[in-house]
Amino acid sequence: MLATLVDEPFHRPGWVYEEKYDGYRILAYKEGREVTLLSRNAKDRTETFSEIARAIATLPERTLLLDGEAVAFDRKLVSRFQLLQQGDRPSVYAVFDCLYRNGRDFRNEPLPVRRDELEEAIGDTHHLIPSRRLDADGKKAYREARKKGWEGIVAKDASSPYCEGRSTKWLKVKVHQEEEFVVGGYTPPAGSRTHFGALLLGAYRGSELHYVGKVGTGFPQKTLASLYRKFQPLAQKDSPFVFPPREKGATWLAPRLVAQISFHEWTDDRKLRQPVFLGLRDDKKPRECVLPEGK
DNA sequence: CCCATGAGGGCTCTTACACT
DNA sequence: AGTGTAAGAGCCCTCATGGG
Repeated sequence: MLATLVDEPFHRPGWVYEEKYDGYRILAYKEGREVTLLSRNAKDRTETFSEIARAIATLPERTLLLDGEAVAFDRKLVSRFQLLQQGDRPSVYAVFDCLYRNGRDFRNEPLPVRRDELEEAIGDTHHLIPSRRLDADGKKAYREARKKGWEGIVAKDASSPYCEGRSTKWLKVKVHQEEEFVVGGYTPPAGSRTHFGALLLGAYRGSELHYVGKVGTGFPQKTLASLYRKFQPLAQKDSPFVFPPREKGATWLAPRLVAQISFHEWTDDRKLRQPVFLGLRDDKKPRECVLPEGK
């Protein structure tokens, strides 16, 4: 059962909200002592997540079919895909559904029944946790996810059975998006800030570079310095943007550098909301940074 | 080592003010 | 009257720092 992506957080009576984890979607089958972990495209991941497989093998259930996400947490208990790939942290199975247990099929039961089954089944071990339930108000749940830095939330119609494939009974809302943008200039630093204040970002529509907002956070001290060095040979007199923003003291740059930016959403007037600088990318050409459809 | 705090920065909304 | 500009408050995010 796969969730459908929606843009906006919402609240609906009769729905519940859970943390959305950044990891591998995994179905776990248990028959006696035999455990098999399968990915979404049905690849066998039992070896990849052997700690999880062993934890499930020790459960007393004769048969079990669980659905969840294999994850690795950072020190702040935020699940991160990169940590899972590095493999130097313990993997944890965040379980959010139970389809079979001891020979009984629960797929047509509503979510609360399946939830009870899974909580009884997985008990209390390091490698198996029930997925985190959030505030009963969907919008508060979303705010919590955003504050904690989680990937997003999954909203579920509690009355729905477990349906194979993409469903609108499960909806996911992501906390942030990531995109690459062209650096077209920078603003002067204020106070104790060194080198520059914010980067002026743009994206192409056809041959026109359109301004999409500024990013002024996400720079450690040495990144400020190294970016500033890269900027100097690109400085030019005229704005590269078709509609330059009014910025006092801005330095314009030839549109050669591409920055990877995390942001929450597009604003109504086509700017980035809460943009954060993640790094420069040299594997993407400025011309490949195009405005999304409708923006 | 973890956590709270302050500084710098972004966008939004509101308010005050200037200009046409 | 209507439009546009500027400044400040509010909320959120990141990084650096200092104390426990």
